[in-house]
Amino acid sequence: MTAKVSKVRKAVLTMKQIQLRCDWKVGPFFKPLSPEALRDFESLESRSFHGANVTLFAEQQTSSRVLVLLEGEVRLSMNSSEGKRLILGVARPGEILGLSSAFSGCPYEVTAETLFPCQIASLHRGDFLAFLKHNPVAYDTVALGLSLDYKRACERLRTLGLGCTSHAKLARLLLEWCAVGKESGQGPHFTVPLTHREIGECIGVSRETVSRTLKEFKRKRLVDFHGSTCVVSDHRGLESCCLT
Amino acid sequence: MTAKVSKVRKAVLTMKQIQLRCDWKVGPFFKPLSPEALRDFESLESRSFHGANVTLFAEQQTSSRVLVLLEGEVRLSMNSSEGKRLILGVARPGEILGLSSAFSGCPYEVTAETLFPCQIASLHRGDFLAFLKHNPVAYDTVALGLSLDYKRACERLRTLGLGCTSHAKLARLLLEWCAVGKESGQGPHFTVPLTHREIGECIGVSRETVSRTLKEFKRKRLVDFHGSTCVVSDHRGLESCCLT
DNA sequence: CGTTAAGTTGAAGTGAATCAAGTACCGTGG
DNA sequence: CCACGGTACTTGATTCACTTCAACTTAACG
Repeated sequence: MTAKVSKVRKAVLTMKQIQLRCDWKVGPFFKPLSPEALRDFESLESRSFHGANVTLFAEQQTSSRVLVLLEGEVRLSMNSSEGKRLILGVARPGEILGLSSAFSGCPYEVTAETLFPCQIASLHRGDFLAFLKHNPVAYDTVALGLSLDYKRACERLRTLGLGCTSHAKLARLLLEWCAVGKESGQGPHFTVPLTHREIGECIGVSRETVSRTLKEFKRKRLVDFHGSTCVVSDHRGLESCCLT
Repeated sequence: MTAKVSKVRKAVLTMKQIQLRCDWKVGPFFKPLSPEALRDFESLESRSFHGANVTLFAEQQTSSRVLVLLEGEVRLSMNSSEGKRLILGVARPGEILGLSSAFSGCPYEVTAETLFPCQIASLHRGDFLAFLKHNPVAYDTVALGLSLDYKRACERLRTLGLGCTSHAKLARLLLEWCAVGKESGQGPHFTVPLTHREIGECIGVSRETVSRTLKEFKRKRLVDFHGSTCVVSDHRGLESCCLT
């Protein structure tokens, strides 16, 4: 089972485009806005399209813009000077990027790179803050977005800091992904848009260890892979791996 | 050099009490509030005092309250079922605890325990959200607080996920603490209100490794300890440890 | 002054990284 | 159609940093 990720990364696009091009305004950020607020927003935003594997912004850069992801997927990661990488997660349409830095004025905490081609609406930091001042309704969504960023960071901290073995860490990660996946006949499933190397970079283990551990999980009939789709056959069993 | 932490944990209190009892309202949360807003807040809050080593709230609990730390210090940590602990940091007076959960409605992400005796103002989650609605000025402070929580989590993620060796991780942690410390004659210094075990729990290494690594740092004249005060004598040298 | 918690130091054991040598798969172009 | 290069994945052998265990010293506090 070699994950045909690069193939998938291209194929998925067309579907997503069809699915999202028309209804991005119903996302959590835009939904509560009044028509006037929406017009206000549109007058400030600038729209852009990007291909796959483009860096939108990098950690340490001073924050100048807030991005709203309308279409596509964006990988959020941290990079060390020696080339090591820690992947925090993948942002989906509707998410706001660079929120934390917009408020704190600090440089971006993470690096954002497009995984698939993306459509993005971006605002200058100052415009964004001014927009919020005029439309306090949006504060709630923004605070919620910030909470979720924090929550995800905590989730990752828990896997990295409390999972003693690599088995435990991988099991936790799979369960985390499983929680946002869908239910099917044989159990919950989800698609992993990441290679083994990238999975390893989510939990701080090597590519080889991911391969070996995944093999063992499959041997124990805890999970099963069909292409890049992962089916969790034994949720309970996977949970018990976390406690090791 | 055994850190006389428990002694310090009591001694510091009186100083802090004198220092903060009178002027807690100038903290970042209260400063921008109008007198009316302040009265509004005071009508909603309930004040409480706690001794050392009291659990204010625990992760997984459903969020019911937002706490404003007026006096004392609070340890924020995550705990695994097997008794392993990951310390995220120490909250200082003026900080708001439980913000993220208040917005998301999710259970608390972390456990908060008093390190020193504390004075705390707390609001029901609903009251807090209503207060914000009526006083949008406070949103900025709250968003900033949330940003800083996120930033700290990211900082910790960087040490845990990108620091390969225990030396690198400890060096990063010391530099992190150093950044919020004060300047003195021989270099920047700060006090560590944590034991070796707790320091280890910040970066996911064992007590013994902290002891050994600190010893080596002292041998290399990178840092120096006087009681529980740490002086960073060679900031550059410590930085170069992070790159290993 | 005895008890308890924290810190030190050495020796042994181990999980996972690293190294190395493969195989499988995809896209490209002859 | 098949040879080609590139990337991802697989799998075994070796190595090493850190944990664990154990014995000990030091400090704190009633």
